[in-house]
Amino acid sequence: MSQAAEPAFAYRPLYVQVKDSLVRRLIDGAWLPGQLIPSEMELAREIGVSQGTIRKALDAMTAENLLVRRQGRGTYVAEPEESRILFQFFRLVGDDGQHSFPTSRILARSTVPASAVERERLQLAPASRVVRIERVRNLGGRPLIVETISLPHERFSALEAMAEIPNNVYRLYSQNWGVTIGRAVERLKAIAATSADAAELGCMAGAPLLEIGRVAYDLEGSPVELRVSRCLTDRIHYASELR
Amino acid sequence: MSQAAEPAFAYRPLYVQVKDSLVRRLIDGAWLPGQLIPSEMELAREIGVSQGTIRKALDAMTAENLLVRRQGRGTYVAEPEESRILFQFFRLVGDDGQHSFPTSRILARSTVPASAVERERLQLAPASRVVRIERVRNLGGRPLIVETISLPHERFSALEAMAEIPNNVYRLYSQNWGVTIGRAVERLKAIAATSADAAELGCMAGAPLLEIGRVAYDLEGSPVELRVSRCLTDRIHYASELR
DNA sequence: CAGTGGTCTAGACCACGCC
DNA sequence: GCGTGGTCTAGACCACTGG
Repeated sequence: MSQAAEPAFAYRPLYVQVKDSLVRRLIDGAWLPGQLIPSEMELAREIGVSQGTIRKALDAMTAENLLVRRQGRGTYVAEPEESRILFQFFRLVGDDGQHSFPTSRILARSTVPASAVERERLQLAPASRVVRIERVRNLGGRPLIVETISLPHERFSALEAMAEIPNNVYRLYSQNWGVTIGRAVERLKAIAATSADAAELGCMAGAPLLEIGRVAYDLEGSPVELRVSRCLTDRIHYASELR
Repeated sequence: MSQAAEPAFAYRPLYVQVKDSLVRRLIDGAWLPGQLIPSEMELAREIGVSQGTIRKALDAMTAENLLVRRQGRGTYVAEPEESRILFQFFRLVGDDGQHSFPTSRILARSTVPASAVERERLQLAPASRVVRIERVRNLGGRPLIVETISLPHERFSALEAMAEIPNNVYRLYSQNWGVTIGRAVERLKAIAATSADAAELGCMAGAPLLEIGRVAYDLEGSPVELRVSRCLTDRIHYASELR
């Protein structure tokens, strides 16, 4: 690992360089989800830096939920597992504090030219196509969410031939295409239910719904998925913590 | 600083003990917002631990936005300053990406018995009273938010006699009562505008509004303020990042 | 018991801000 | 040039896990 003097504008701490090289192993699939990675001492020897520098890189990756460290056992690559996704990417919580994973029923699946919004938020070229999945999600036995997921057709064309779309799509992305979602950005608005929304959710047309527009990014920072969820928030809410 | 062996259930790393003792200085007002605190070496000598341990404590506090570190200059106590609050506690952003601080117009101020919701979320005793402030907030020149702030009367009774309520109330809490907001939790729902909301915001009654219920906590973890904001989200949205 | 990550220390050097 | 925080190293010991 180069430690030579470099121009100030290109200066990156050694531990950041180490971290990037380790993230690269995740991107390239050299380290797979659930796998035990080498110990700090082994990595230090292999890369040629001190154990402390390796530690700082691993700590940073752990803070980004890419790794899981277990004292006495070792460091593991994080998995897109149900309970972790629930905690990390699903912010809808019952007003009574109940926090549970929704079930899904697929309404439709289609491959269509990307809309202007899809092109903009997924950074797609003008003539691109997307795979769209529409589903209704139940929480506590009641349909509370109607959701449209848009994926670049180019990257996910195999979706068209797939018999069944599982509930946990992030695990699907990971298992079928080696795509790990590292980060997502959400935009929340209050909107009025359309009559289609109302029919699925069993509410009045025009009822206020919470609309969550999410763009999910892979480890390289490229947008992977656009998801628009419309939620009935009579008995649930979106929880956000500010620090 | 005790380093003696203690029962496993009470084990706290040294740097956490150091951090807690430094946070105590903030709570007690020994270190005031904006102040330059002693250097790492000085603190290390004073407390009797190594510089590395001090660093880990200071880094943790910096990560919680309690301190600001500036290379070459020193470490400062964070201030409830406009631009920082904007970034940390205000998540409403224009759909065009514009991010600006709202102005406020006070509608009413009253001291009343706490409602059930106020008692629950502010952890108040049954017969407690609260000071309520109602205001309308403008963003980009248009009234977009109606807001009710509830504060425990016991702690903030001086508010009743105050001639003017400033726009940045967190700075007010800091300057007048030495209360620093360290953390806040928000619950978002979509609701229908009441006719009172509609009159203030210039929308139709029944229009969908984003309701943000926030509880803000001080450095000791006690709830300080309950704030309910109802927002028109035609041209703005609430931004949330998931990592 | 051996091996892992977690904490703590001590000292060196680097990048930055200010005089 | 000096003092600050930021990085890097090396080594010691502690706490946890599993055989």
